Amino acid sequence: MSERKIRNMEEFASVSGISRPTVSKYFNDPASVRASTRARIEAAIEQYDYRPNIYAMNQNRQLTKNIGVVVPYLADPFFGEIVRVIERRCIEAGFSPSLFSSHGEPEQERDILDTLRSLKPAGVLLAPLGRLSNKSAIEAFCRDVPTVLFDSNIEGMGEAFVGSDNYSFVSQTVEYLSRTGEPPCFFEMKHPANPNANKRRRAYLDMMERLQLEPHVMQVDGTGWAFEEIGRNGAHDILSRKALPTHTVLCSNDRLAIGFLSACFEAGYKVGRGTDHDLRVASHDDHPFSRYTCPALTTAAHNYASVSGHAVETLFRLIESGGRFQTREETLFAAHLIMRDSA
Amino acid sequence: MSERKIRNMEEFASVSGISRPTVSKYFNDPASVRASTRARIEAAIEQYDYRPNIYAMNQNRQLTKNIGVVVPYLADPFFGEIVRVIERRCIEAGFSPSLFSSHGEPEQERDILDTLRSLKPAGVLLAPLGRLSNKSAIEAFCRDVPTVLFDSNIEGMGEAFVGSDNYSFVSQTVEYLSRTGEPPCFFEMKHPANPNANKRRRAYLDMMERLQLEPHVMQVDGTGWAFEEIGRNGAHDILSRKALPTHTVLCSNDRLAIGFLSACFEAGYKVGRGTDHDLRVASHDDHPFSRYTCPALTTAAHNYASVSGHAVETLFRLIESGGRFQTREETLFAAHLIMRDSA
DNA sequence: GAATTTTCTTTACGCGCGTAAAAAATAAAT
DNA sequence: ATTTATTTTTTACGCGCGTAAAGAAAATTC
Repeated sequence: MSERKIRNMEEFASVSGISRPTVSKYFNDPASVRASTRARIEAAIEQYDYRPNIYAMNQNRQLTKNIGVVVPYLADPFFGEIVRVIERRCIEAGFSPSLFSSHGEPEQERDILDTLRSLKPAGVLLAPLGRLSNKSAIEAFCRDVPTVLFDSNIEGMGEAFVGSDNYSFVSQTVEYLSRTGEPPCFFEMKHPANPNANKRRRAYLDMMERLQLEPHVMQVDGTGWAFEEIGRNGAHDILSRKALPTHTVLCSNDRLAIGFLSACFEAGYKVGRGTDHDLRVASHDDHPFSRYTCPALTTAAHNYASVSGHAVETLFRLIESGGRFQTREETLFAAHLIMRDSA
Repeated sequence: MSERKIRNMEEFASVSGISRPTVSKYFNDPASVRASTRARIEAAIEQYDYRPNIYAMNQNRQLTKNIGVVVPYLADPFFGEIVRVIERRCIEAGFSPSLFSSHGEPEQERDILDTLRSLKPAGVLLAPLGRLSNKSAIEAFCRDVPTVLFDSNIEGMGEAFVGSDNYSFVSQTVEYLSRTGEPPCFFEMKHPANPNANKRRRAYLDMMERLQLEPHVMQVDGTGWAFEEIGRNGAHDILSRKALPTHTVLCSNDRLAIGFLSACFEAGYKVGRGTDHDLRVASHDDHPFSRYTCPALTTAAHNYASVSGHAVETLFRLIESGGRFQTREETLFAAHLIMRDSA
């Protein structure tokens, strides 16, 4: 396949028999050259395995083909899955995605935005930490770089937000639980990092009121992103104090529920919906691990594919529109109930 | 903090009162300029918020300050955790880590190596897919780029390997299980993607022979990285056929065990070490979720901190040594047993 | 086959920074 | 205060590619 080593575009142009400006044009958009020219260039690429120097390509260019993808916590498989879909679609569209995780730390998130700025990306898909995010840093960043928020909304920031409709999650789980048995109490962190948590609590209260049922919100201590641990500790505390107001528990998210179920098991509570069970537990997110809990978790699922797909498409439109939308777009996808054994 | 916008290093040099070559020297190594000069530059950075153009910095440089980090599957929180530690240490050492996930696909892995090559990284930390990896592509890559393998070893590739000692995992779990009850059978995938799996099976057979016990290896079908699903399906199959040769099961890794435990629960088998339990299950890895299984999983833990720490340090030494070691280094860290409730 | 449109070639400049060499300035040592 | 060692400045070139402009070549239209 190779003959001699090509050092730069000049050399490549000469061996491929095409002028350098045309070759340059090709690499910026293969469709911008005539089909016969494209074929000759691609044959030469195949033969000499040449790739333009990405640093030289980008240094004299205002807008690169890079796309930044930022998630709050990569050790959460939920984001692992989303990232996979996003990465693939970016590559298919001819962009180079760069992946970053804030690892739950606001300073990290800030540093990432700084790094991202110097990468001069064409656009950024940002899932912010939420409550702990440095709002002004994000706001300043969004002014400079075309940004689409996803997963967690921060009012007014970025040109668009794509996520799931928290009300849709909670209304379905509350409706289902109330219809099939005792209405649920709501289990959550006292100071949730993620703004979705607040929306879910409000949706719970709203739904209970609408159904003319008495709401019970249980808030457990704990900060950070070790939700399972927080859920487990909180559940142990509540169970040992026999402080559970109902025998049906709706957790704010699956990771809390995973901890909750673990505590139930350890404390000897049988979870499930038969008469021989002590309590029912349901949750939201359809976390990749939620079907392996014991019992398998009944939960409301994100429309993963739609959220990640639409986030990417929105960013592409944004880039094509020159980085600005007339009005900020907000797209929320509905959840769907996944019936398993826990409730 | 800001006054006027600095466009390039020339301007920055003039406003900071230092010549451009000295400023350039500073950015390549702050310690290489006199303390008083450094202070003046840093004051100016603070004041004008200037950052050199990374593309211009790197285009005319053989060796950048980039470090590539490649993991096989990012939706596995195990790698999420490792990545976090690695990223932080790279940044502390003044490098810019770029994160990539093969998402379980060999073509992805290959593409990542291509991308990485054009990033001209100072070094790469690569956790290969394993059996499915394109060996020749990795070999060619390692010839061009200083590379340290971690997690999965591929014989002879890269300048070093840092990982865990699979024998240490298995010897401890087998010893413990045999000492405290019925000796274990071994539960694994028939065609594991990861080479560690083969080492663990051999270690199991070896240990059983050494203890003069009869080994039983159960291999379940399934390909890909959905280990929990594979473990669950395999367990359901074995349990329904009552084909379990012993009442003590040692899973090759925690993700299989998570699926196994899920199946046990669903099939009504009580897992644990009391007399009122049906079987014991143990495993290897100390996956972040393994303490939230029901019951919590007894497992042999990686020395996460040592593996990721030593991998990074080895890469730094490799970079300082000019990208080559006289002989390929292999460092294996011992596991330690984590006693929980499942065995 | 001539006129028109599209595509390519030639020429040339600039991007922001690395880096080399020689001269100048500063600090440290005697 | 002088010598010596270290650091900085000045000057200058090059990296690999983007890109603009004008003319040449090729494809398309009539």
